[in-house]
Amino acid sequence: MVRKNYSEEQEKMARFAKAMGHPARIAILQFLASQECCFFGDIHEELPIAKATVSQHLKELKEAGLIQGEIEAPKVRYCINKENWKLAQKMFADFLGQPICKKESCCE
Amino acid sequence: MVRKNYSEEQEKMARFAKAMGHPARIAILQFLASQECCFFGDIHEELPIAKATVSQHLKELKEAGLIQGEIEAPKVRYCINKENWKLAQKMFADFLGQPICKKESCCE
DNA sequence: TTTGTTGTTCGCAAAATTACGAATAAAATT
DNA sequence: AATTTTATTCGTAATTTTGCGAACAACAAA
Repeated sequence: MVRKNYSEEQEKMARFAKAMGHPARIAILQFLASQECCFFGDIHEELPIAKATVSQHLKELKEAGLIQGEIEAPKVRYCINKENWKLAQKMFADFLGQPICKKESCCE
Repeated sequence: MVRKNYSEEQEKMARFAKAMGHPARIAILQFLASQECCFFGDIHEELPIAKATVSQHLKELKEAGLIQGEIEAPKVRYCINKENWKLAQKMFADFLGQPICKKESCCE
């Protein structure tokens, strides 16, 4: 068994994907992408979960780099992190768009 | 707090993303996408983890619909599930490609 | 300064994930 | 029939995730 580590690329893909791996976080991203202004409360209103849980999901998305938040006391404004969003867009497009084996002998 | 459920679309996105949310599974998908033939042993060789763990990851990818396996005794051939792969491609492209708020007042 | 609003953090519990070696299953080979 | 090859399943442990209410922090408003 070849003890090969995962590449940075693979780790990064997985990081993005994991952050998107919960319906609440997909909903948050979708909402943020569609909103001009995006306070915590607005996001909480959209979701069927407690605010503590919303806060947790936001933290994960922030740590994955997909969103950013800034305090606008006493509120907090959340937004898509556009730079990383674009990066994710490219990475997923490249990953899922790579040519798949077309041989008849394989997997029909 | 509006007790709104997540949409089928959101659940499906999250399901795909979650399946891709581990570097081992990213590596598996990458390997499968690049190979004509893809037996369990070949995949195991590529990864720094025990076969039981590989088997588990393959099971998750299969259950998420991203891959398929068929027995070719005593081996098992694994392949990308092309139909769902395409679906994922479209869903991620649509999701990450959706227009993001461009207002100056928002998130600069 | 007291009160109210807004979110985060804490503490906890339940469930899911990740990982491994051992045991097992299934079929080909000897 | 016994053995070998190949991969899954079992049993277990450690860690992470998900979720909640309560407590807390930070600042605005009265």
